[in-house]
Amino acid sequence: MDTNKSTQAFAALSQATRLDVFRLLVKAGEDGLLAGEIGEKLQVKQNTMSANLSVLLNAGLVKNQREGRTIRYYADMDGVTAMLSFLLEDCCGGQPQLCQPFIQQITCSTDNCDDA
Amino acid sequence: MDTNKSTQAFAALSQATRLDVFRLLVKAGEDGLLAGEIGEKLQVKQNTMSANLSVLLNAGLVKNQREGRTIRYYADMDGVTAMLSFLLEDCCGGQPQLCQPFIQQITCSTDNCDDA
DNA sequence: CAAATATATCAATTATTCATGATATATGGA
DNA sequence: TCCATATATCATGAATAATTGATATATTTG
Repeated sequence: MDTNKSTQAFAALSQATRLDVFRLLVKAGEDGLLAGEIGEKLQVKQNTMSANLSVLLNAGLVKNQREGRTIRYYADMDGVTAMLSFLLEDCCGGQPQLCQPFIQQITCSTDNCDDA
Repeated sequence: MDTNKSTQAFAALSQATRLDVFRLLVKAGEDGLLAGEIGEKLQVKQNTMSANLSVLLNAGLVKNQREGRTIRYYADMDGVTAMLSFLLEDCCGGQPQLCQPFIQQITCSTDNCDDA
């Protein structure tokens, strides 16, 4: 991961529709969502959604897989990891306790997760 | 945190200079850096840097504090936490094991951090 | 192969963002 | 108060990105 790739990922999340898409895919988890389903849920025109999905794809934040006539999209957690590792590089280095509360909160934002 | 505030934060990190600034401030930790120091390190013109720092400030990703004639900037980890909590909301909900490797890697990107 | 469905690409317009020269504001010191 | 230093704001031109109608491609079905 370098600066260019990282800014590309942040740029992909810097637009409301794309952020909404990504969050939907995070919630969808392994099941993912069909391109059409996403467009329908978010009420976005077909070609606009296609362009936005393409931006997320190029940024490495989502993956996709063709299923017959449809295409299923998934959040790509490896991409997110790479982006955030770069962003927070050496955060722990100097003063680990500074990052601790941050890590605690981020690791699980819902209550139904016991093992994180 | 809502979609607007969150996209604003991602947009702030979607430009090379600002991403560099934020990463510097993450590394600087509690010591922070003076506005002038940042501009010098990154070889960016004074007014350009000022505008960029302002974007990061408005996005809630950095804090600052006047020290006489100079102004010291710090990474605001609470802002990052809010942004990422929103992004990854309900990630753990469905399939915790999906997020586990992600969390592991992100919690510490250097080796000299034993307690995270 | 023709029609239907799902998604992607193209072209053009509009809107946003960036960097910068010039200038303004704030603070400290003589 | 006057000057120097540090940072912020303003105005503008150049580059980028977003949306959309029209159209193209890919897949399935008849």
